[in-house]
Amino acid sequence: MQTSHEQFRDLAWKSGLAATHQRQVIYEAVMAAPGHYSPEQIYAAVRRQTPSISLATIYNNLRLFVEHGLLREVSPRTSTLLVEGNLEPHHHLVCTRCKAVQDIEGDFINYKKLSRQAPRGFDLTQPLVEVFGLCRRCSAEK
Amino acid sequence: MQTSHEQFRDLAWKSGLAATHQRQVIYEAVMAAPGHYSPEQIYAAVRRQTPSISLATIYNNLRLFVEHGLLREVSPRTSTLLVEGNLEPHHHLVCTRCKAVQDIEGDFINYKKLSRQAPRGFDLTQPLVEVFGLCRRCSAEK
DNA sequence: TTCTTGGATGAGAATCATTATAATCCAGGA
DNA sequence: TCCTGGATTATAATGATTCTCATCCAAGAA
Repeated sequence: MQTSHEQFRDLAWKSGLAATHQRQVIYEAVMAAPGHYSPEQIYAAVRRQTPSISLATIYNNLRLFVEHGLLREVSPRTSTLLVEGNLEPHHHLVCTRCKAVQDIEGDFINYKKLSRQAPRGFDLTQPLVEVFGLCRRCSAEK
Repeated sequence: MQTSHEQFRDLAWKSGLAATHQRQVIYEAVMAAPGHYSPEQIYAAVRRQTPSISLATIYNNLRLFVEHGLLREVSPRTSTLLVEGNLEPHHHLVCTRCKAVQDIEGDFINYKKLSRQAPRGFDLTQPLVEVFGLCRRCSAEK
């Protein structure tokens, strides 16, 4: 059985990333337990083992890990607030790379299955969804 | 037929909001054409008619309009980046009010219908979705 | 093993979006 | 028309994230 150090070195090598000590501990902090973590949370956890680490290093490497598919961004966020006047129920297609948002029509959600899976008390009246993918330009550039 | 001014005064009255000149022009700027608009874009458009308006007023009123259902927020955004190590395809349930994110299992997407609706060139390999609603706590507080 | 070098890191400044503050201002009821 | 509480303005403050640049180190070469 591989140690977690070896696992990371392996992944880093496959992604063409240098296996630095900082990257190791950041990666292990995220993988230690399932969950959604913010840069500040990871910073706090990692500093216990590596007090000299910089917050900028956390940000740099999280971005790198997400780009290389070692981690997933929980909720691809546009840089600014966006509002729309179209109140008709409709969905959005979001490019995970450039964050562009376009409307998408159509009924592709099985509401019965969805509400069966939702936790008790979660209000799904008018469930709107965002579908993630790569827009034409970004998928061409890749 | 109602003028757009009358339409807004009507909506404002129904929502219990004072119908100020600023609110009028902000609302009309968003409704002028279908699309997704940022506060800065709206600010730029509105300043042409009302040069003295403040950016803070744009932000205040967009938030107010969204809260009262006159406008919709395109993409409810968490305040900070969140990453996860779980790379298995799974979806997220997001509270539009407090922005809390939880995992949701299950296969409630009709991928065939979805890809039929997506524009040409949009890469939907591994389509992940976020479903919006109100978490138990927020739907109780409402 | 040591050497070399380009990429990685650390500290803090800078930037960007958004919110808070406090002094006017005005919509709408009396 | 007059009052009053909420709305607006200008600007400062905040919080998240990125940038800058001097220093450091991982990893291939010798």
